[in-house]
Amino acid sequence: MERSIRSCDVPEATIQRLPLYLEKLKLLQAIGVEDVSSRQLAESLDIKASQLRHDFHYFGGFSRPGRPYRVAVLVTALEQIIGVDHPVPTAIVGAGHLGQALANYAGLELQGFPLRGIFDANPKLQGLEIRGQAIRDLDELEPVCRREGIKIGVITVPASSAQDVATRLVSAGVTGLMNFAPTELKVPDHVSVRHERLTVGFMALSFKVKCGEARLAGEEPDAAV
Amino acid sequence: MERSIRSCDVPEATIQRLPLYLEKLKLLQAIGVEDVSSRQLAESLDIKASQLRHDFHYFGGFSRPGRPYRVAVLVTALEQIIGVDHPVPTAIVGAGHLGQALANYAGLELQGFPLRGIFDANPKLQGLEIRGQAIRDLDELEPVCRREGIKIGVITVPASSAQDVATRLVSAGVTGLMNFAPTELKVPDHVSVRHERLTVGFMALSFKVKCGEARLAGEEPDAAV
DNA sequence: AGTCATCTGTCAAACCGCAAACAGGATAGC
DNA sequence: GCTATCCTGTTTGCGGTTTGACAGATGACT
Repeated sequence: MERSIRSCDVPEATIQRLPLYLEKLKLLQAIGVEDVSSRQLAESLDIKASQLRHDFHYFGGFSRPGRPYRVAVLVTALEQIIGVDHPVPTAIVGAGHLGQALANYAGLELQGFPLRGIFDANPKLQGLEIRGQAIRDLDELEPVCRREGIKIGVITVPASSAQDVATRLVSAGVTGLMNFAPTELKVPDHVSVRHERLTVGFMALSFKVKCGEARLAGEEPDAAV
Repeated sequence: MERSIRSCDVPEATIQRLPLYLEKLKLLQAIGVEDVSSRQLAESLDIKASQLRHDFHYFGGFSRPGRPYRVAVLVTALEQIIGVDHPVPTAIVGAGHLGQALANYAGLELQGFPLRGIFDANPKLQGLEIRGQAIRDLDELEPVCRREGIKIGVITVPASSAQDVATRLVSAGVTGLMNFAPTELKVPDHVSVRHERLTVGFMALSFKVKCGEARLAGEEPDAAV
């Protein structure tokens, strides 16, 4: 008899999987699937069914023993758990190539993260419109964030100004930061930061590629040390 | 007495950290630092020193007991371990907003992933140049990949064509795929795939933000179920 | 009705990764 | 030379995550 949503104290690993579940379930819902078993859902995501049930177990029962899950029920519940049952106003700071690409990415709004502000210090970019949002000067950062109730700030500025931007966003009431700059950020405890590192992904991939080559070639890679 | 590079069978968690070490070490090298202790390096990355030494231990000794690490030694060793001691030719398939943003990202080339091909099915984009690379038609995918020896393919096409692109890249000899499309990819065993999910990151962040709000407000979020 | 197959919720064991502790080497200062 | 300090390489214990197993419930089929 848990509370309806005992959200916190859920393992990090489970949190990471919740979005995957929601994504796949929305897809199933879109093509008209009404019921889905833990086995079916897990296999389509390449994980074990027991793990999926274990994850769901943190939030109480989504079904009854003997009955498969109802897709609609899961979608609604997961949206609420994740917090995208209501729109989460989001702002992007730094309108370079990456910032513009993210701003243009329609998926974000569809998944519940409407873009309510784009900022850049470069005057040449200011005024340019992306998906109905004009790029604003950095001076407007705090007032706009407060007015729009921005909850998540996306940092796509150079590493040198990332900490400054982060501090200003936090001071304007933003409690979630998505950091694309290659720098650690110091923020208060109540703020969550997620560091998205492109080059880390590429290098991890490179490692595995090299590893695969070595394994294929008789595990004698270069020998030139 | 390990082999010089017992690269494979390294835990996934360690692999993920190797790029962070390299990134920070390059930074130190750039500002003229020659020696660094495990404690210093670890603290700047917000991890424990014992973990850093533990990670390095998989690859044999980078120093001797009593002596701190030499930055230059570590950089060279890590570059070789990760596989970026030689350039890793990379191609981008899908020149939409995200594809173009990645193509424009100078960091990739700097980190050892020179862009040797951009492809898109849309004729209107073909011929457009990005950082010296003209966007090519998809028909040229296989020949260019073979000619340039592409090792890593970046998939930034819609989900509907991601699997097709992946199959074609693999058939052209690519053994590492960076997938930005929201779809699982089926590939042979010798190919490594890394799934970069933007919305997953946003949702994980949303969860924590909501969690923080609830905790702050007396853990009674909405109650409207 | 009865049997069988399927499914969820739940628990316990195996597994893995992290962090602290330890042993031994190197250097600086006295 | 000796001591104190700092450092790495290595091992050990602990906590979290994953995996497999089981009990109870449901519906389909005979």
